[in-house]
Amino acid sequence: MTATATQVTEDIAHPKRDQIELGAVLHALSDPVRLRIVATLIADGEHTCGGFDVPVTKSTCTHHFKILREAGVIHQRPQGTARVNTLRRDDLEARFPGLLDKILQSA
Amino acid sequence: MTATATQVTEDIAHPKRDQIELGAVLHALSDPVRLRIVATLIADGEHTCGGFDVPVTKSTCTHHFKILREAGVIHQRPQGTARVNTLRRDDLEARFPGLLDKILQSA
DNA sequence: ACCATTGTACGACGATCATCGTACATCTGC
DNA sequence: GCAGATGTACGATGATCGTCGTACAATGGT
Repeated sequence: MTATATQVTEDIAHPKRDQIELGAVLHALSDPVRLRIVATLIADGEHTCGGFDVPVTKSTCTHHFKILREAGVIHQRPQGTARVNTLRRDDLEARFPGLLDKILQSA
Repeated sequence: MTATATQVTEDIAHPKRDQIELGAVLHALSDPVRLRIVATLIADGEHTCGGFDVPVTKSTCTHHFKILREAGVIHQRPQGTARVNTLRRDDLEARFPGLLDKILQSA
């Protein structure tokens, strides 16, 4: 198909803090690929999607980033053709104090 | 079919402590029914399978208890036709210190 | 304007999940 | 021995999941 309209790339939808649900967070972090992504963000602060050492293809990565974003675990902002991922540490800490640290310690 | 052998009911297989995996625990607790079961065990100590107030049928309950047991979150011992469920608190604390408490605080 | 890079949408596939009803085994009280 | 209680195995269903390949859009460098 050909392009018909300019995509507004800075509007990546994220759930608000009070929309972040425990079940979705636990589900998001129960997958080894997503847990590795989150552990890398803890260590490095931020990464673009292509900057992770994960054993799956690009399209599967996109799938995993979508789940992490929709669960409210990560924040994504566009930077050229890339998307910069960061952990929503403050939001997660406010919602579930200490939980993320405990999960990462257990990993 | 008719009964052909006496079932050995005390041998309910549970994973050993070092076989308990973080991903399986997080997955087990990402479901609202299972989270409610675990929260009830925290509060009451132990319950038989039928002693939980959950919005699903008996066979679905059996399915959920199976997932919790196989993830190493609960221990089940037979008592007549019933099974008494308890949290494997010590095992989970040894494996993932503080994690269960944080999850339950967040629930 | 072209090219490379980045990431996504879409559709497909096989596996897993959560649900349920049914039939049955086991245990215990009577 | 029978009845009731408890819980499971089995099979079924529809939904979700994690995987991938392909085609494409958007961006920025040249």
